[in-house]
Amino acid sequence: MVLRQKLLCLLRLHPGRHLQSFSVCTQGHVSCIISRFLSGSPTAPPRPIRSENIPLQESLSIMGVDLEMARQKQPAVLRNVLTNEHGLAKFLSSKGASREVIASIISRFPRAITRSCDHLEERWNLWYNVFQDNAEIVKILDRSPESFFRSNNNENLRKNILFLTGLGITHRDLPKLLMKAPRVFSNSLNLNRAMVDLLQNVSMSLGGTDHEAFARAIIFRNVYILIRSTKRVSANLEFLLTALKLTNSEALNLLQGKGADILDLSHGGLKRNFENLHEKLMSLGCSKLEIKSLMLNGSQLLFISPKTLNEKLDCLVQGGIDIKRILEKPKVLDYSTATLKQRLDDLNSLEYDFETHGIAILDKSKKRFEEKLERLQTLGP
DNA sequence: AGTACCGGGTTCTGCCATAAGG
DNA sequence: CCTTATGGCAGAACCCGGTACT
Repeated sequence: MVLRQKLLCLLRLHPGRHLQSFSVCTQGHVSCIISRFLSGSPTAPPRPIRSENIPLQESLSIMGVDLEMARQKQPAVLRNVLTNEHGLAKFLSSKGASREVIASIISRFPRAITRSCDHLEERWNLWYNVFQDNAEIVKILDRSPESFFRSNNNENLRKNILFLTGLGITHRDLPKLLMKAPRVFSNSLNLNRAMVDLLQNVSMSLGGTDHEAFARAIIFRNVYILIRSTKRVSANLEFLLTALKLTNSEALNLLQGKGADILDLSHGGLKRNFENLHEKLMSLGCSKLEIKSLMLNGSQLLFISPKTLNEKLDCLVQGGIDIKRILEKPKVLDYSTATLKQRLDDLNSLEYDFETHGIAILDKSKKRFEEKLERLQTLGP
């Protein structure tokens, strides 16, 4: 392989250096040397070759990159002739990323090695302006390399940040948004704008007064909204409005409040959960009105899968709880079936009267529940 | 002292399809 | 044709405790 020969030739020109030393050398010399060599060489191929770049592979291998994984994810990157893996490694290392983290980042998102040092510097600074904390950024990159590296459009990133702050998302809230949903940074400005437009239009059609504040409230309560498709969000909105027959003000309140994250559910999932909940409650003798009020107050219920939800309801009903008590205190459905079952057993053994006292006792932290249980045991029911 | 109300924390990436660009 | 950039999707609860009120 021609490239291999070139590399070996280079190594001969630098007799003090051998491959082993590169694994600890994060100076980017190898690719810089190769790049310089290739660009200055009259024999450099005019266009990228089709086969994999062997020296690149060796160099990645030495850095601890999982080549098999990289090949599977982005095979084209391994055919690249001009790459910046050492520049990248040096850069990330200077920001506090360990060798393992760097290798893992490249393994999972190989295209990272095609970003230039200038690009990296600029992009990092844009992120840094938001977080003011290199370690935090490293953590996000380790969690989701793709979020940082998928786009090389720094201008778009700059515009996104301006757009979000212009929306009234404060400098205090922006880090939270981007820490949790870093992909928002890499969305095109138009995509983010489209979602905000959608939300503002919803506010408008529901007769809201401050459309910008409405959009902001939803984004703040549901930081993932901007990485959803407008298709999904509008389908869910439409479904909720018609399925629950919400009035305008009910809808505005629900969406800006507890219901903001319902919009996240996959459309099929929302329908499935809703329909199951509806059917189950009807079979337990609830009226449509009761069901609606339940969903407005305890909208988290729509996140629970049919299987889990039915188990919980069955568990409560079999434990002697009247469905009306559950409607009064839907928050008990937040707790796992196992916890509910345990608590019901504990309370039933003390002959606790749920009809008189309600079921609020089930909705307590472990510590508070145990304290309460102890009191009941000493005082008697 | 005990309870009700309420909001917060956790973490949501990694893969695929397609458009865009060269 | 190739690679890269971008959009979009699936998956699916549980628990804690501050604070105001009684």
